[in-house]
Amino acid sequence: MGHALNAVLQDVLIRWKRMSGYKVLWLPGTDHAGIATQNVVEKQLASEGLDRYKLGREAFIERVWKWKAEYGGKIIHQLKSLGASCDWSRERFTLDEGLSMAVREVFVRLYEEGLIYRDDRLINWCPRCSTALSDLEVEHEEFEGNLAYIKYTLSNSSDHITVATTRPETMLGDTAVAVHPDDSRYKDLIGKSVDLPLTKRKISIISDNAVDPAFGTGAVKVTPAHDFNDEAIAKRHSPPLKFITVIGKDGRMTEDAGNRYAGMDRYKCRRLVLNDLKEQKLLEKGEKYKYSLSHCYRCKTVIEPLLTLQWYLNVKPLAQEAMRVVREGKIKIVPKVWENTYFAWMENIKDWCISRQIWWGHRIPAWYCQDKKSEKCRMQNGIVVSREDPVECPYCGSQNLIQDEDVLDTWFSSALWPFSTLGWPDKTVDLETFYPTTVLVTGFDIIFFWVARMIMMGLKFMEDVPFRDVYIHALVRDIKGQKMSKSKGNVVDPLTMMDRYGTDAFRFTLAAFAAQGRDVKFSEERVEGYRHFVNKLWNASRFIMMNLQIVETQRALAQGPTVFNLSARWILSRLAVTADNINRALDEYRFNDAASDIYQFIWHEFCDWYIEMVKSDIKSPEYQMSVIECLLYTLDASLRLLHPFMPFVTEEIWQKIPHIRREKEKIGESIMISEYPDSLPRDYQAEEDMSYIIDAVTGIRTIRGELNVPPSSELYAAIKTYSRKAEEILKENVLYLRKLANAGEIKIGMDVEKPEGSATCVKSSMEIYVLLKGVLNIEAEMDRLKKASSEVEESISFLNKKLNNEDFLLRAPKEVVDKEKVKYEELTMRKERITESMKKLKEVGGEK
RNA sequence: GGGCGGAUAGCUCAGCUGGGAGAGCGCAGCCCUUACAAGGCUGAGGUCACAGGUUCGAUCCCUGUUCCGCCUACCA
Repeated sequence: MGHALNAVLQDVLIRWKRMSGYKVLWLPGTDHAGIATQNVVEKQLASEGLDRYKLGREAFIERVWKWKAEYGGKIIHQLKSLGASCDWSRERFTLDEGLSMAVREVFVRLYEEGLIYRDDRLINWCPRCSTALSDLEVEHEEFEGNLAYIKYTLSNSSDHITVATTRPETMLGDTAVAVHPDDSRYKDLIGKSVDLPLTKRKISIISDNAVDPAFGTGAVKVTPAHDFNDEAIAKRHSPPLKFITVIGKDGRMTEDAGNRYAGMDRYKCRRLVLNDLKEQKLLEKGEKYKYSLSHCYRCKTVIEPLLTLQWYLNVKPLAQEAMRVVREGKIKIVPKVWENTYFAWMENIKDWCISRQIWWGHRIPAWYCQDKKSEKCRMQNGIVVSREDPVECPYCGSQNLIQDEDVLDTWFSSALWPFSTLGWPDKTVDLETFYPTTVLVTGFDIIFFWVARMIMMGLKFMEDVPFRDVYIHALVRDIKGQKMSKSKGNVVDPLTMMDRYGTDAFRFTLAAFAAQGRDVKFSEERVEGYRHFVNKLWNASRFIMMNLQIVETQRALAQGPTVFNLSARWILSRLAVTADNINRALDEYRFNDAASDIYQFIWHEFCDWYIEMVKSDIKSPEYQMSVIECLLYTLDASLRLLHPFMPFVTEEIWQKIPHIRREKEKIGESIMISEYPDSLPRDYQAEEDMSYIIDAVTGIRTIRGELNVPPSSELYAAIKTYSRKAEEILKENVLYLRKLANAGEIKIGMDVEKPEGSATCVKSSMEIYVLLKGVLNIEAEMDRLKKASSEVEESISFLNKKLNNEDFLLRAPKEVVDKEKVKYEELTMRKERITESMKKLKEVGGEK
């Protein structure tokens, strides 16, 4: 669903810009998802009783390619099903030849500059995936565990010092006990030693400022090879503490853990160690304790910090530049709140571990000379990093070279995407044309993984930003607001939704939900609702097509500019407003606003008002031509406005209707490349005039609705207008009133008197009477008027309070005060009219 | 531990730079009116989480509180 939302938003932008006359490129592709993909294939192998080592590197990779050919197309298929209008001829994959070349070039250059280096230090290790992970690839989760208090006996003494730990099994690798230097309880013990329980190894008691005297016992066991804190303590201690690795890469205890424990799973060992300590009466106590555990982001296995030799990228210098471009506005992050997140991470960025001990990925272009025959070679540590596979060692000529077994973090190649896909390192026309790109649309979960790294690499190698805007969309959650995940079983499959409700409805739902800065709680009901919208559009089109008499239409089209009547001028003006709003909304990535604008216009203005009005025009010879032209034009423009959201149904309808060219608009063979409506002329007069008609119609309808007069019974109405203008407009358009309000005769004029036995509705520009000969329910009508009256009264008293407040009159802006005064006068007048009506009604009632 | 976001109609959510709050669905009433009952018309529903403050005026700005959600972090 996340991908679907992502794709839909991009496609909306792409289609909109393409129709707006831009040369657009949306380059599709996928990364090789190293760890995840390798995991899937390894699982397959396991079910066949095989593993990758039995298969061997080459055969395994072949196997993954086969899997990729079969399943990798799925994402692309989904994208296509969604209607993503990518340039499919340019589809790329991070392991493509060209992209792999870019990866190599980047690696070698960074190595030559000294930014890439190799180091032996503690790293997050996933025992299940059997690889190192970067800090980002580790998820932290709160966990209710146990804090064990263990007595460490002082050497040559019966006294002991107690340490607390959540990981008792690591005590086998302890090489010190640390206390705070100022802790009076332990001051005298610093420099003394203890006999490490179970192993009897002597380790010393040291001091370190990082120890919190208030926590636990104030004494900490130090296991440099299995804890990041302890590693730091060990390294800053003089002389540095020893590192003893007691847990291996497979999550089992090593030889160094001692015979009793070697080969044992780390958790099994934990239980045994606790048991052994208990037997020796060295376990003081255990208490419940909440702490956070690190998990592998791919398989959720608990991470083991391990001492290994890995490749690192020093990103600090790159991060400096990457922060600068955002600070200077060269890259705009939308919504802006994410900038803080971006900066916070960048400022504290740590070196990036880029090597992975898996096979599926870009193999690290480093070779190790086995002979180191020359001094120069020894100086280089026998490491050869090269763009081309070397046949011999460039330093000593030895042919005994072995390539590094590891591959690069997938994100390393993804970071190059904006330029590697356009042909870099060659200087291509594509790079010239499309780099820097315009916008990156993505979820916030990969700001660090991907966005930040693309910015760093883009700046480093292209010397320019990779994109100007970064639009961060929300996460799609389930109806309860939970993250969708396979394990929770709350995943909704986009293809199912498309199948069930249609792709257009599905797309529209995602866009309509995509309010900035808020998660999308996906609701199937909403999709269903938008399917109704598709249906509405379809039916409206059907109505228009039904009324198209080909010959006459052709005549209409040939006629050129037509004189439109009020309703036509009104809808065209509303269209202009809508187009304007949509363009502005899309420009600011307010997808939900754009979606609701077009929805509102098509359904409630075009269908509910205009098409209904047209029904009385369409038969009149006088207006027929211009009505058809206006209908067609508005439909055409509506389809174009809607097209980025609902590409399929709009194209389908668009292909079937005749098109009317207006001004300099371009009409192509597909709606995709027709012109997006923008900067259409507004007609303020039409909008104002139309408001009289709307007032009159809604006034009559309200009475009808509230007094439960069935639509089957025709009404007789009279309207007393307050202005000559209103009278004129209503009289000219009386046919509309009759049609829309289902009224028979309607008397209109400034001198109209309220007919006896009629219900009243008071508007600001007119008074509407509906004659209910003999059937008027006096009580019901009285209730209506009372309600209207009290509503108006309430407003008046509110305004009264405001206008009597001297502070308000004095300090509020003059426009506001004037506005309130006008409002007040208007309301007072209405109040009078309503009171008048009530009085008359009482008289009638009395007579009865 | 630090940071961020949310709390608005029965439900899901809009609400731009402060001037008496809106949509969709649901609900109620009247309707199969010749594009559409997957529809039309009308209506009922909100002390905008709580407490203070700024202001002539606060859903909106500031402070605090409560309840959710997320990100981040080397307290055993």
